[in-house]
Amino acid sequence: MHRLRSLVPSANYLFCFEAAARRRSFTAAAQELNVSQPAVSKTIRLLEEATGLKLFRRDHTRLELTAEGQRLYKETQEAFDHLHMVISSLQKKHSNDVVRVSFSASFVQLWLLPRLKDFKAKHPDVSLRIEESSRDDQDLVEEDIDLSARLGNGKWPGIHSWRFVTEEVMPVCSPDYLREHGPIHEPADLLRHALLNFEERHRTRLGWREWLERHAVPVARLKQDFVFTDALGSIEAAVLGQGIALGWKHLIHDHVQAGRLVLPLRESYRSGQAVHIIMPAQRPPKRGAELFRDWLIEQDADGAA
Amino acid sequence: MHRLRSLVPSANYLFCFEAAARRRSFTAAAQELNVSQPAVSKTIRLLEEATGLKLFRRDHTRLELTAEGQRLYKETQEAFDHLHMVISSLQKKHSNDVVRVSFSASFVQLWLLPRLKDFKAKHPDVSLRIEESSRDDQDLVEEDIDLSARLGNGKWPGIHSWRFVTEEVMPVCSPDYLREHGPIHEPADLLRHALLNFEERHRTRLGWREWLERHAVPVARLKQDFVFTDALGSIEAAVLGQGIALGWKHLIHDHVQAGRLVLPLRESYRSGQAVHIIMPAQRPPKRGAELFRDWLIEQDADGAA
DNA sequence: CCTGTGCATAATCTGAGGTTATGCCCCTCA
DNA sequence: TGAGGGGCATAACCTCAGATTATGCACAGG
Repeated sequence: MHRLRSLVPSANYLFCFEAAARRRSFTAAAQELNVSQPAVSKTIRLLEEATGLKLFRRDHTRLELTAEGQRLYKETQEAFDHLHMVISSLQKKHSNDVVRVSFSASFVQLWLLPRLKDFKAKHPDVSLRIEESSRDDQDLVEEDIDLSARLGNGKWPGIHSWRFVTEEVMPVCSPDYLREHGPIHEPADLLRHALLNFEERHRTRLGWREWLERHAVPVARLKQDFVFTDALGSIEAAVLGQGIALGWKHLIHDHVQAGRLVLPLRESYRSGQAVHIIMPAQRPPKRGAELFRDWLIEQDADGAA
Repeated sequence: MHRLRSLVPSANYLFCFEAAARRRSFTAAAQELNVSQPAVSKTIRLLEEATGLKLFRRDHTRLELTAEGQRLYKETQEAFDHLHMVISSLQKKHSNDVVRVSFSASFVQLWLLPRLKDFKAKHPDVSLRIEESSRDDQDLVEEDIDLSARLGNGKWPGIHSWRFVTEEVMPVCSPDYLREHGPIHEPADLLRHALLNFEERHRTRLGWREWLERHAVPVARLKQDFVFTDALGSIEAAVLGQGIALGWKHLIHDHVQAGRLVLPLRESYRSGQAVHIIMPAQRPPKRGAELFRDWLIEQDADGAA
């Protein structure tokens, strides 16, 4: 127990004292503190008894600080101002620390950017540094990443994870393409179309061959009209009417909603995996990162589909 | 309300935090604060929630301060240390300002207390420590007494003195006693009455024998019905109708005014001495002592009689 | 004189902060 | 490996420090 407590049994007495001293009125202090005047009267009396110091001179129409009261008021105010400054600056530092987040380019462009305005509105103090990455095996601590997304079962050592969206993949194309080259009745029909694919250097994603085989379409030789280096490329090419791409449910959501892309078939493929929000377990999360994580989860990407 | 309160709803949270941070253990802090461990756990959690800062890292066998926690601990400790120092120094100064006065019990009870309210009203900032003493030969410096009263000629080495009231002594009794046992016509009649006397161990005061001899009443054998240990006792017995006491003019003044005591004879005895206010000459007087001395003189005890 | 203001006091109330019981996770030791 | 101990977290419940309401007193001002 700090020795101050032996002199001031409740530090809250000092809150009350500071208000009364500043306002030079127990009644005004009571209003400010949202308590009754007798509560202030009693608290000040308790403080005076505890310290043995007479802090106020009470005249019936005037309240004045004694010399001791003035000294204590000045010092209390300075101590409180200082503590307020310290906590505020710690908070500011904490919340204004740049939150480093890392996602695939497709996620950033197709999902996050269209929604980021909402996050900024809700948390104007949080700064995000958004990095695009083409890898899933990042060491979050080593690369100083506060938050990322990863496809999988959510069980990774040294990682905290939160399920974000189920992996569901389906063919997509532009309405114009479908009008010109359709209709498409079954998955096997896709073999007669320009299929847009992508291959990433550091990451394997479900491609046309696997998708077709999972829909009982035997693939002897697959003609690859275009091969892009990421999902973003193939999806944007689809939007431009250059063929049919494989689209991840959450990534194509906005294009479909806007009518820029349509689903030529009902069929889709669910891998049983999900995209998870991940954060490093080895250190306390930045406040901003927590806020961003919570906001991501709130978006309910599964429910939105 | 100070803005700190918006960040820390109860300043007592900081008492708890400081102890936990210093001890690096909620359990040890709880013991120190005389509360239970869950109380500390909850309080720290409340503080963390209120500030939005994670102050401790909890491992199951270790408790560590975060960087924020360390900063806040350091600043809180300094603020508390400073406030403790301020209050302590104010207290020390205050105790230096306490005026220590020493009077006989009869003077305190019969003269000072009925009038003290007036002094407090005029000098609310002056604190008196009133001691009752049965000696006239106190060493003011050694006994740390700022002001006292002494019967004599006012000439004592190392002492500043101010004449307070002439010594004048007269018989007093209650109105009932006089009605029942009176009338008394001359001093010699007193020998037929119950005379109340007192003897103090360390101080000689004029008694019945001397009073009677100074009024030409030969005293062969003096019957002492009651002997008290101070003037207060004999005067209060007179008020209760148990006999006739010798009363000092200033001490009986209020009883006579109130009709609780009467003067059965016109005769009184003036010793030529006076009660003096005395203060030590060896050190400068406290302001409060001067104010009290001035107030005592203002009462004009001689004029009031 | 009357009315309004503001601090003090007493009786009573209540919710912030405490308790008790328990759980979980670690570590140590036999 | 299992038992026991230590320490923080949580939930249900408790209680008294600090709050309220009602009233009194002393002033100031009209």
